[in-house]
Amino acid sequence: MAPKLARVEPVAELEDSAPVDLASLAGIVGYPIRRAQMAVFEDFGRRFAPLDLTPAQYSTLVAIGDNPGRKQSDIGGALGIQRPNFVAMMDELERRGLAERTRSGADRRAYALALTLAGEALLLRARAAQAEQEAAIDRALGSNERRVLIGMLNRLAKLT
Amino acid sequence: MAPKLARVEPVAELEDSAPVDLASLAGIVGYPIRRAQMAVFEDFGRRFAPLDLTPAQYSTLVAIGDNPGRKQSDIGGALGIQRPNFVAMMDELERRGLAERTRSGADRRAYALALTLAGEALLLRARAAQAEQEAAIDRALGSNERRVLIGMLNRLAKLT
DNA sequence: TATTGTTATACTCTATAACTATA
DNA sequence: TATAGTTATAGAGTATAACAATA
Repeated sequence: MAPKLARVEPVAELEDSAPVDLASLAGIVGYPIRRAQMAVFEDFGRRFAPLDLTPAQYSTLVAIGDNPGRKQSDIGGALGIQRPNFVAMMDELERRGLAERTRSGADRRAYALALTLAGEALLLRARAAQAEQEAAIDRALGSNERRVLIGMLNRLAKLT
Repeated sequence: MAPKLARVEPVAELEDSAPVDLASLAGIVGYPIRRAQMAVFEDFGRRFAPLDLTPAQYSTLVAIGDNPGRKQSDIGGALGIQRPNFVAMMDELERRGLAERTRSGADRRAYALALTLAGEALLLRARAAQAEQEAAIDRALGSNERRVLIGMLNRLAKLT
């Protein structure tokens, strides 16, 4: 397919309401994946506002909840968060009484991470809010399509 | 499905190499869409390094090239870029001689945007680099699956 | 009074270098 | 010498308020 060539001369008169043509962006993966990610995160923000949790905080709570006792660098590394940035993340979760660091017996440099009871309780409510977002996506795409999408995205995440 | 409950007691001894279990994140849309978007943008960064174009700059050049003569607020608005931030974007593209602002005759507040000849030339090379990324995604997902993915992402972007 | 482009600014995310304490 | 956590910091990206010129 030949690339669409732009006209060199600006069009002098265009109706104000004429929509901007983004068709050549909508046809590649990179553009809609960015817009879709932003839309999903904005929807997340609205649903999680009562819980005061960002997507990164939610994923951290889930990772600790499913992997209690693991050290900071394991959890942060699995989530793709740089170690220095994950320190502030844990500081905040600990300040809010949702997670705690305890010195590892085996390696006294490391912290073993775990959720507090309050963290477990909040995570239960958060998982319910997350399930509602998935249900909304089900309604937008269809349940089977949502699962297909997740499979594609997980494969795409390994593009590197 | 009952939510997976985390064990309260940290596990004392774990092999160093045991992978962190992120299964409950991989099963929802919000997490893999973020990881996939980052992977696609990292791949973009490598492919576009010789052209010195970010994804936002590329999408701006495409939008101007396909819609010459439109004003800043139309192009920036269609791309979801805040007006103050789009000023710096245009400053840089103009500084590099890729695009230009000319005062609109109809409305002397507005600038009509257009690519320069150098901008057209760079955009041709950029579209070729973009086509290579799509081909790489084709190889990772399959050509038909890539089109299905794009359709789902465009629908998801309207979730708001 | 509203709109276009602009400036200034702030806040979040992310990335890197260098330190400390342990191993 | 290497690793876990930390501090400080810098750079993107994104958001809002307020201004001048024009409608």
